[in-house]
Amino acid sequence: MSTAEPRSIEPATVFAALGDPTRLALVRKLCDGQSRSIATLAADTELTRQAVTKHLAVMEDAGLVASERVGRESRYAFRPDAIEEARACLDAVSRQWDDALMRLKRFVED
Amino acid sequence: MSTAEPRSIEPATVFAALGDPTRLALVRKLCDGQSRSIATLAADTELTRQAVTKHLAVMEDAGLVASERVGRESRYAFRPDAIEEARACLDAVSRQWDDALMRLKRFVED
DNA sequence: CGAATAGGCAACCTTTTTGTTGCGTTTCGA
DNA sequence: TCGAAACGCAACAAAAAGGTTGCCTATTCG
Repeated sequence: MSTAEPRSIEPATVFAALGDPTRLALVRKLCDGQSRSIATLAADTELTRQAVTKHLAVMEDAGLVASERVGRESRYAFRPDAIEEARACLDAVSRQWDDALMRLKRFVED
Repeated sequence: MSTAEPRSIEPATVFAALGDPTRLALVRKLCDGQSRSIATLAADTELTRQAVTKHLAVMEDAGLVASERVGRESRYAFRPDAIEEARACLDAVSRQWDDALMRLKRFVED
């Protein structure tokens, strides 16, 4: 178990979860598909295990990762849905921007 | 003018700037290509002008927008580079994830 | 000119975030 | 069986974020 499940993936929540160097590093590590224990993840940082635990909780709330208790350790695994949600959001922004440029270009060429 | 210029666009900084509902809404509005004054942008929110000013400063630091003083007003315009940087970052994560799935599939089919 | 509009600056305040330490519980393994 | 490893929980503490208010300056326009 853990904190709360990501009811509906809010883009802003996902971005906020990604907006911290430590957490972004964790995502980059975990997206190789291998699940890891908290102690293992904490070993790569300067922080304490508890600090990493909190970061992982934030990430899980955002839907970026999922945790599973196996034996005496909690293993965290990457979850692609939240990232896809964020990508879709950025794509929409880029698309709107490109459309604006297109209209401008057409207007100028007229 | 404003605060600092975004010399190197750090992905985590961009994500952090996008990780607030108010700021994400501002990005979604401004990416239509039209620059707007602070008062205009603040009119669409529940917040005071000063609060919006602070949000815009965070966004400018992250490279999401650029400001220009024209007459008595400060006009803010969308800047696509930061978004592209963020997109590239998410693409890298997705790619790594897809590669992992690919390897797993090949391993299982073997 | 003089009022109204748009902002900048700074002081404050409250809430979150980020991180630590201490301690108790469960699990693994020699 | 017992010590070490891995966690969870809770209590703090410091710092950052998010917002407000007050006041002063610059511009615009009747």
